[in-house]
Amino acid sequence: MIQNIRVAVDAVVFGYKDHQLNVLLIKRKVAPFQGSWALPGGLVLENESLETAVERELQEETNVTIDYLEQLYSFGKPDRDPRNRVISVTYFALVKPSHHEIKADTDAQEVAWFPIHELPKLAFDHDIILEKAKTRLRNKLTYEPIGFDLLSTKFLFSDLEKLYMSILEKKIDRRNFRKKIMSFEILEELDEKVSEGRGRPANLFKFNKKQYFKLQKEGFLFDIK
Amino acid sequence: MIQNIRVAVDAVVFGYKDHQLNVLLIKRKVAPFQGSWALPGGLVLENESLETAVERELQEETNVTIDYLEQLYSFGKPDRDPRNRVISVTYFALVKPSHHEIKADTDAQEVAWFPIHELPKLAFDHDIILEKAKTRLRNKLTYEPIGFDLLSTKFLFSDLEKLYMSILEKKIDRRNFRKKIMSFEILEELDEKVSEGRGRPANLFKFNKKQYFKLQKEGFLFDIK
DNA sequence: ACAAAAGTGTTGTCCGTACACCCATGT
DNA sequence: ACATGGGTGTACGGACAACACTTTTGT
Repeated sequence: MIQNIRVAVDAVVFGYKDHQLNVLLIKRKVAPFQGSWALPGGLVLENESLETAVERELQEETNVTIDYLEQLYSFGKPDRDPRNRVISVTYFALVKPSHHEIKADTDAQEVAWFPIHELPKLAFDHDIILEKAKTRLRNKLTYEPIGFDLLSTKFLFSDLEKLYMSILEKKIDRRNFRKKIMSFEILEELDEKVSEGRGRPANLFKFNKKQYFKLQKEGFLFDIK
Repeated sequence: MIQNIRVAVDAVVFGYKDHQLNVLLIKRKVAPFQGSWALPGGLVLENESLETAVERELQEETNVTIDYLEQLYSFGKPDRDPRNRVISVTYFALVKPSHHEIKADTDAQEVAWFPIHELPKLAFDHDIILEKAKTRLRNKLTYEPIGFDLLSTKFLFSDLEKLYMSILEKKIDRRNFRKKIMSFEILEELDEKVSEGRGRPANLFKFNKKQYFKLQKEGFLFDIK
């Protein structure tokens, strides 16, 4: 008895946009679930690694290249795809939306960013996958500085704060948060101010990755409650 | 072009035995890596879930039934198996060694518990898988009470302490550790004492799972440094 | 002048950590 | 009586949480 199981990859791509957490979805061009929104992904080719497969599919379907990628979970219920048995190895990805122009192609009829609180019903078991990714994001945010992979290179402190509140779904004390982040000394304050229409203009910041790696090596722990 | 990829499951089974952390391994009966020690596992059947496949393989190869099981990671490098392309979905499992009699069968020539610091070179990429499992165990131990899945139902407080020291690879202050664990109120102190040959006899404890679930629902957090 | 967002310090509480002696048993 | 492991309390310091007013701009 020979196995007949296909292997696919799917990616949950997060980006921070319009002061909210967003997810990248494609509209399926083909059956099953034709016309439904779904996570970008597809079958793995014979000789490519799983990571390469994810990057290829994202490039093909959405024109996005990824800043941060890690494996999320593998889904393998025998009936999760109505056609054949398909195991999907899913990935968790972060991008800076302002750095990419999304564009549908191949299997995708359309690509779009969806705010995390305005999601459509997804194809297959993709709702479950997305839920798992949200949990991972929430946890990861507290012990690794991945927030910076979601923002533009230069960002407002208030956006970092909003990002944390949006993902952790709770209010954060502005003073305590700034104090904590600043104490890590991984932010560079730039000599640039930005006025967002009204209110006092705000300073721009940059994440200092080099300094972060240095501190990490010395045994420092990033940790935000 | 049709995909020809096999899907397997492999399990890293941890148990606490002889005051040390141990791993369950099998000696391979067949090529490749015939005679090498390896993680228990095998190909997924057409209509079983991944979890079922793990449980079946463990039952068949080692005669162990699992107390705690969770997915670890999926390994998919094109050349990780010299025969065909095989994706392995790996699992992380915990058992109470004293509750099971291990016994080799089917693909296994032999089964044995190996202390974590006396491991042989493993077949395939199983060394890497094991490394990943150790990291997971270390992390998980600090924020979930999984230690109790490794010990017997009734255990000595000192064994819990040794287990933590053995897995976290550091000294733990006896008084502070006991204070912390006790403050959670998830241990039941039994009216039984055990003498280990010499020294003052020690009290036996039981993990109160019901109480743990109750506290967890109320938003309490298990957290050990 | 007012509305809107940015920026900034102090204080109390709680938790983690460091640390040393007595107890109950076996030999 | 001595060796061995079991069991227990206190005091200090650092980190977290709570909390409100001033500054700079646009309209």
